Amino acid sequence: VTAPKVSDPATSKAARTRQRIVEAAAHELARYGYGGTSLRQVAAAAQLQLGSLYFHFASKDDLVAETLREGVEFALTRVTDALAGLPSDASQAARLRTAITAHLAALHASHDRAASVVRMAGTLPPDLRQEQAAHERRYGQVWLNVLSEAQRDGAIDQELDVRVLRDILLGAMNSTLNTTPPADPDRNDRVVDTLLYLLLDGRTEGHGRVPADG
Amino acid sequence: VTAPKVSDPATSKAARTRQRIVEAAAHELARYGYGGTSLRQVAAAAQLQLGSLYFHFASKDDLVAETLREGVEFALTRVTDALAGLPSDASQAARLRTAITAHLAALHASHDRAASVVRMAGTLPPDLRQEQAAHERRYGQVWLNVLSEAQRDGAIDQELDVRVLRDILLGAMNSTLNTTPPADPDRNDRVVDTLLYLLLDGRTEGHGRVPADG
Amino acid sequence: VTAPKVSDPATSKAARTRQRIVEAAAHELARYGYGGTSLRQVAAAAQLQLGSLYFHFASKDDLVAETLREGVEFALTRVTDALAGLPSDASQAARLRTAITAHLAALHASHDRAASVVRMAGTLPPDLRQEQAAHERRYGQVWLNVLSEAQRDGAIDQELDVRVLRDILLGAMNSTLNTTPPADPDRNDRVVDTLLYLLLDGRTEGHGRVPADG
Amino acid sequence: VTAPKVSDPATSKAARTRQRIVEAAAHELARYGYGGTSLRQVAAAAQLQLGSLYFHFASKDDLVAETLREGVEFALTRVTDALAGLPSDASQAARLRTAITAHLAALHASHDRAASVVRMAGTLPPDLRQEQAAHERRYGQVWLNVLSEAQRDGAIDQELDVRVLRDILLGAMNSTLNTTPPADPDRNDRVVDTLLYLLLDGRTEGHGRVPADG
DNA sequence: CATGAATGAGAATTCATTCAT
DNA sequence: AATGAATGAATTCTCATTCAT
Repeated sequence: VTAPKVSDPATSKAARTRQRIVEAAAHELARYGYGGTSLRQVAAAAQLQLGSLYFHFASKDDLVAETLREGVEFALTRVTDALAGLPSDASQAARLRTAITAHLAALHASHDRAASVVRMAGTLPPDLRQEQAAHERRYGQVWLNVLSEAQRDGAIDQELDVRVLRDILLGAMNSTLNTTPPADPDRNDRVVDTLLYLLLDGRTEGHGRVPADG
Repeated sequence: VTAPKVSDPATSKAARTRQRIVEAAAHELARYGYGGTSLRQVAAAAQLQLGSLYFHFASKDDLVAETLREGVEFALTRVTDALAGLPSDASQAARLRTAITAHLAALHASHDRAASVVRMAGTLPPDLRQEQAAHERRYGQVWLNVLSEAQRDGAIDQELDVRVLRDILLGAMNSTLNTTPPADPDRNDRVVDTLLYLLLDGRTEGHGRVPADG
Repeated sequence: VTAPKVSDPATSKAARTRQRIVEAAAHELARYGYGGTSLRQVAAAAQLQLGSLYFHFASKDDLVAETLREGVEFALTRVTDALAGLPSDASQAARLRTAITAHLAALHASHDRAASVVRMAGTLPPDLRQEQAAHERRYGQVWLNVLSEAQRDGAIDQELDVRVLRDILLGAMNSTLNTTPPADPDRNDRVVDTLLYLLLDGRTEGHGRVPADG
Repeated sequence: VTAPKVSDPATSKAARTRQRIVEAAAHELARYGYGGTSLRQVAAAAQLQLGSLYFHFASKDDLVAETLREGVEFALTRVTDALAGLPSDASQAARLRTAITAHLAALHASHDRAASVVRMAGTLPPDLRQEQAAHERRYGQVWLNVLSEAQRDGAIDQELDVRVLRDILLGAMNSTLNTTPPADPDRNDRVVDTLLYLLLDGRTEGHGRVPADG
């Protein structure tokens, strides 16, 4: 018996290979940056010959752009899905904790999807930097909404510039990629606690921690 | 035979050229990362021929290592000097504000010395990453001292993990390299205010702001 | 099971596709030479996927060889047919004019069949160069006959080396591919007139021009 | 004793290497066309490593452009020098013979300088084709002058379009690259005789042949 | 008949590095 | 101190070719 002929495009052979390539690219880009990542390494990590990459992506920049796109998409989906999963009467503290936790989880996911975005961001050539900036505006808007809502409801002090706060918060979270040792997964929990404590002025007991199950 | 020139080794021609090279390297490394920076670009920016670099540095990694070292040294000096310049009875809030301001100023200085450290950090090859980690430990220790002292004196909440706080703070500050538009120098002031507000729970009026002169 | 289609092998689907490929190859080869023509371009011009070429031709050189063959065949047919269409009592001047006109027409035909032969000739690899030489000998023989006959009948001066004359004439005609601007179709007529004038020493009024119809 | 330090730029090491590269390029380009010539072959023929070419030429197109330029320059110099070497009272027939002989000699010179121009012309990419066209206009102008003068003096029939004649003549001469076997150097002499016979209507005894010596 | 997916060799170009001068 | 000239390995990308489907 042979494999079924009719396959939906998302699971076609090409789509699966393409996905393997993007994952490999995310891995390399997160570690070595744009200039330090060679397509030969990417191809090897995707178990392909170098030339075969070009069947799936027209150029290095095309591949990097797609990796960026998927990385942002991944984090965006994780955060918005997590927020959507909250009960409608969840406190602002709970919403903040949820978003922060989701962002950190996306960043530290083993496949480097989101991490590559943060790590390579500084090393992109001009063309890609523009694309990257567009993605970040979109992602930043989501966080601006979260923080603005929290401020409106009084969870975050009225005096704070919410835009500056957003940038500081993202910067702080993203820096955990460099400071969290791989061997210490609990560290991210402490980061979450600390960030919430700072944001909420230590006012809330438990800082919006949500019961683990139900 | 020409008369031997007795000159301060720090201002000899070689030393000056060497300095020009490091500055050029910092500039390129901050923009393109380790892998994206070519020695030809560096040489051109230092107004030298490519081959001449090797009179001053044995290899690319040697040059990058020196650039890292000077970058950290620069920021370290700025922060410790700023703190040392405070009156001995300065408040912890004032000390925090001073350190944060000095760090941001070093980071955004026009010659990229410190910026290059942050920007290229993610793209270093293993050998250099170890060196870089050692520098960062040293720099991190200074900040740990500042924060611990502030916590001991009650300026920072006792509940907070001061190590985590240090990493978050540095991450937040360093991220301003990506978020502060070159055209908006005031932005950094707002960042300082926001960070202090968070750290001090908004408790202190003026957050330790020091009179501009005297 | 579908009913077997009985069809003229010359007009079968495969034959038509094959023809499209050769035409596309002639077009590309005439413009970019052997080394500069990629099979991907050829496939695209023939509205096929790259891999599909190999159903019709075993290799690039096979395709090029066939293109050469058809190109020479095309010009040969045009010239001999044109000569065969002349009345049996046509003058040698008329015969020369007819042959030259037919050669130029074949060369400047829009489908590049014959042009590709001339244009790519210089860029062929050794194997194909030999094949090409064989074709040219055959084509050159036809022209040698035409010129020899004209010389025998006194239209061309006895002193001339007819072999050298043939090569010169073909070289002059073929060079019109480079010198005739696409926007000036009349130019070829002037070339015909000039060549005849030279060949016939300007002796014949009208140089054998044949009335347009009958 | 070491080599003298002061050397005029035309004979510097770089200039000599550069010249070797251009000669190697002319050789390869004449045989394989633009697309068929690889820089590795060129480098090998110039006794250099591939990468070393880039010290002397910024790109393949730069090298090809220089090769074209030198090729045209070479032929131009040969023809104009030969004409300038004639006595001022030389006949138009002698002038024509001299120019034709010089052109053919340049074309068949062993170093392929001029031959490469003719051979690769058809295979150039658009950018270089424009440069090439400019060179050809310059070279064509010289020939137009020669032929116009001959026509003014009555050596060439008044009825002929001298522009068309020029193109035909150059085409005929250039085609000898393909038709003259390397083993038959006398063939070019017969080509000269034939061309002159055609141009001068066979009117002139000896066709302007110049006594071999004095 | 034709396509989709891959290969491996080779293209042009850039890189860090060397070394005689 | 600095340059000019070269090297060899690595880069991105294209090529002709293969073959299962």
